[in-house]
Amino acid sequence: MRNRHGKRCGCYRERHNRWIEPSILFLLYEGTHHGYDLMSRLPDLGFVQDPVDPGAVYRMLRHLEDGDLVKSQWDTTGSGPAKRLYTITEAGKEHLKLWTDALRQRRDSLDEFLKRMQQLEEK
Amino acid sequence: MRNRHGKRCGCYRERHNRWIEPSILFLLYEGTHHGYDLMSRLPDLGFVQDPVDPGAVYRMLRHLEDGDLVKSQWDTTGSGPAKRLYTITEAGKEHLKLWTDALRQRRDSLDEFLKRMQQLEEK
DNA sequence: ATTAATATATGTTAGAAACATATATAAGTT
DNA sequence: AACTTATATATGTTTCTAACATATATTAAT
Repeated sequence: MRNRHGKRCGCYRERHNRWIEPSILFLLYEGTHHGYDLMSRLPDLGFVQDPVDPGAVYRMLRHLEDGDLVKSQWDTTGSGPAKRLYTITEAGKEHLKLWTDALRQRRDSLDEFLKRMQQLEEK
Repeated sequence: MRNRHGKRCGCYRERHNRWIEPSILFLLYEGTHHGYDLMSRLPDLGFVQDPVDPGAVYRMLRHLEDGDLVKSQWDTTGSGPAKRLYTITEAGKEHLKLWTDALRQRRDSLDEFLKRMQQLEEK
């Protein structure tokens, strides 16, 4: 949707706030993955628009590694080009826990908002 | 939290995506308000950090008016400086409905994520 | 007279998402 | 052998949103 000045509104285009960070941490909590692999798994997590922007994934992985929340090592075995295998660290697991708490709050306030909206509609 | 390069992470600092738009539309759906009044009611909606940034509120009101989702008129009656009274339009109501659907989806995917997280923790 | 509360508004910076493109290896196809 | 597609990682640029800062005017309270 655009307003009358032609400016994009974006309004009801659904988008989670910083979804990619908890999503990647979650997938790495489940097991070791490399970036390209994460890209294919992210849409399955419900959080994301398809197709996934590779730039977002690789940059987030770098960011997480800078913060010692994940670590990586090159994997030259197997077929295809070399992959960088990522593993979550202890700090990363704690961080995911913080994220989870935040997302729980987020869900609760959404719930509250939706309830109030429904009450209003019923009048 | 900052990473080792001193860059702000922001990571688990909870924040809703574009919360202010549906929140304001919701409050105006309930009844007519002016900006300063909305500012005081927003924290109550759970969506927001306190205190509210006036800039965000007044700019969003302008934006909504540009898109004909709300309309305003000056109110010089009553005490204090003149207020601009905002009313939601029919288009605004429809728009709020779209937002509500989006927020419902948002809540559902959060629910799904939290469930999967819990399952993983129980192992 | 001075300060605080009410009310609206704009400027500027920083952060995040979206969009675009670059590069390299390997596997499959004709 | 040449060409195309899939795998894999990476960076550059633009747009959008949030955060932070400041300006201005009116009225109420001390």
